[in-house]
Amino acid sequence: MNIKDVANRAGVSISTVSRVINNTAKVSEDARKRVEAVLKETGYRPNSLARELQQNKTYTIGVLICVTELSMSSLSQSINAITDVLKANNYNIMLANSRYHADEELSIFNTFKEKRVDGILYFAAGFAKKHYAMLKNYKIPIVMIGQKSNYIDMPYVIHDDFYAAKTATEYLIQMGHQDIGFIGLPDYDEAAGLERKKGFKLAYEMNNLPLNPSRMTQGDFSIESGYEAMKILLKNPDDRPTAVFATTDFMAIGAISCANDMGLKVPDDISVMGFDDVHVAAFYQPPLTTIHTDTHAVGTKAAELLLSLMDKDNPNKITKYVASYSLMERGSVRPL
Amino acid sequence: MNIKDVANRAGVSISTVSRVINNTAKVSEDARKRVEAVLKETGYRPNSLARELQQNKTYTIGVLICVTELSMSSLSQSINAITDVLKANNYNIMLANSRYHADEELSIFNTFKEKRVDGILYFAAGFAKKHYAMLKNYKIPIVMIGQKSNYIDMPYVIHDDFYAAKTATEYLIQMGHQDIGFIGLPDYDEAAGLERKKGFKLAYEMNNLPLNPSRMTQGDFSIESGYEAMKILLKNPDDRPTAVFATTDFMAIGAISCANDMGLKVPDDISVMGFDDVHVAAFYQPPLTTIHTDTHAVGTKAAELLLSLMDKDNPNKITKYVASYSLMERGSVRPL
DNA sequence: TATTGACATGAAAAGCTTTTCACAATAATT
DNA sequence: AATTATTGTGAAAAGCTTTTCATGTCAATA
Repeated sequence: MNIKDVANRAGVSISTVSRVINNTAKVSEDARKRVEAVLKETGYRPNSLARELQQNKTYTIGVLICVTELSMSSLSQSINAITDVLKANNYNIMLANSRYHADEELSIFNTFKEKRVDGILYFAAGFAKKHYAMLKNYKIPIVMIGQKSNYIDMPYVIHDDFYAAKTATEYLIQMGHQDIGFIGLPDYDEAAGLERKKGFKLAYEMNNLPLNPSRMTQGDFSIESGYEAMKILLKNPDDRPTAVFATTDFMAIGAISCANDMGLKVPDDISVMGFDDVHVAAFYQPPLTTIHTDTHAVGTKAAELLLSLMDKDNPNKITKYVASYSLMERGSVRPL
Repeated sequence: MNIKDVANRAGVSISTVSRVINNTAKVSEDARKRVEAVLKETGYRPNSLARELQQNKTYTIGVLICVTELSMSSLSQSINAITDVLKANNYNIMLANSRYHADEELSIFNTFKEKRVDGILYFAAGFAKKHYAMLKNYKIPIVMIGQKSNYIDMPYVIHDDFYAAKTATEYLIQMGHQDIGFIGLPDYDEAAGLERKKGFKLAYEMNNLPLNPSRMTQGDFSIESGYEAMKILLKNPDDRPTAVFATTDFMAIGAISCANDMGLKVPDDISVMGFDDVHVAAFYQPPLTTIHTDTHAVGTKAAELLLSLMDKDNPNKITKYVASYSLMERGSVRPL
């Protein structure tokens, strides 16, 4: 069943059917009715492949994320916001997850190009040199989310990772903690994790506290990695930090879980601070004190930014946006 | 840049370029080398729209899910498994989320049809009459995940919701609980939530326990709804159940959070049982006693099943699969 | 030497739309 | 009444592949 069949049945030409479907030009009342009847009767749906091929536009946006598991990420709210904005502008979404495989990411970029997506929303987690070569003359508009690149000038929407981490650390210090364990993320060049670590260090420095290398641990976003990092921080019963700053809520949850297993109560025996304010954070026991990031705004802005980028008629393009954050005081940190 | 340009540059015909790209017929060493050089030099990628149009096959599978937020669902593992299987068979995924809007679901089915996906994986949450009319002669192969339909004969992969819920309830009864609060899901015809409720009821009945209507509450998958339901169950300090069966881990988390806010400790003062075994369940405080569902198997089987359905040469098609489950005894339930 | 077969290659059709252009018929103007 | 403008319509091109079919070349056979 194609447009030709519809045309034959309705006794009109292909062009007329197209005009009725897309409401792109005047059609006589008579012809319109006949076409609409056939449309309804047959349930015909135009083949978007043909349409997109001819219009050279797919109305599809590729969204590339990088998480081990959908449920373990802080970006689901952003994705909801993106969906809302794009849907309102008649765009579809093609979601792909690289799951931390750099090669997979490259392959997804290739697929996006082959599928002719109109634009890409790229939740980057450690933009690598490899990507630079490919993206340099990629042609399709891309908005980076969650990090910016120094190698390539690309529009971005990010959280204020650096200052938020600094704020979190200062808060712990204000609460009297002078010995803070740190659970960081892999030090990918340019990635959010590195910014958070820098923020932590600066706050430490500005308060004239000595940075103790044995307090610096590393995870990989996952609960399990937070658990393992905490194990290291609590290894020596005689030499433990009084607070821990986990740069991810899920790692904070892992850390608290570990503390519990080792007979330590949070926050009575040790304080734990998170980052992200994921949905369960407020309902955890104890409720997580954390940095609330405006994931909704990030998603919305990123989508809007991409839309404006794709709109050739729009001369004034915003290309960078840094989202706001706030500190949520809940139950996992106590004054020393 | 299209195949014609490549052909011109390499001094061969379009057909030859196509043959080199797809390795579909013998090409002389000389021509192949010239084409490959141009390919590399230009970074040309064939336009899949044209290819798919001509082959009448898109190598794309539509995955329709229905969750309020990606992070709040128990299906992320299934989606990972699906990705693995489909990727291995060279299929792409188009993920769409209806977010519990029945109309949106219909519109997604339309989009899938227009985009000419080769098959659909449908995480159903309350298959409605509306859908029946549309799906009856939809033509594209669909595998339902998470529920089966009585109205329409459609291949499905499901969890054993009924027996799992029965097992969970029997476990609570074995532990000495005779007054169990129930936090269910909307009673959509055919949905998993209803099966779980039936399982609960049967276990109650078989143990000759009287079903108390005031103990039957309802949520909507979300943490918040579990919290609210628990509020109702704990309203009267003199008349409280000794255990609560929440048919979703996230609702269980909400319930425990509520109990805490009301000064009740879990499991000391009240036991709470979950369902799903989401990732955080094991790391919650207390660690959640729950039904572990084999989400990985569900995803794998569903994808395999769809693949076999799409393969016209394959005569023996499995069309139904019920996944195994197990009970995870952790810390949120104690013997009375 | 003449014939057959294998092989590499190119021209052209097919897949389904949208859109431009031209044409005819009607309505409006002078 | 004659010309111009408007309107609705259809034919055909364009968008980019894959694939079939025919052709020409060369090697192998009779």
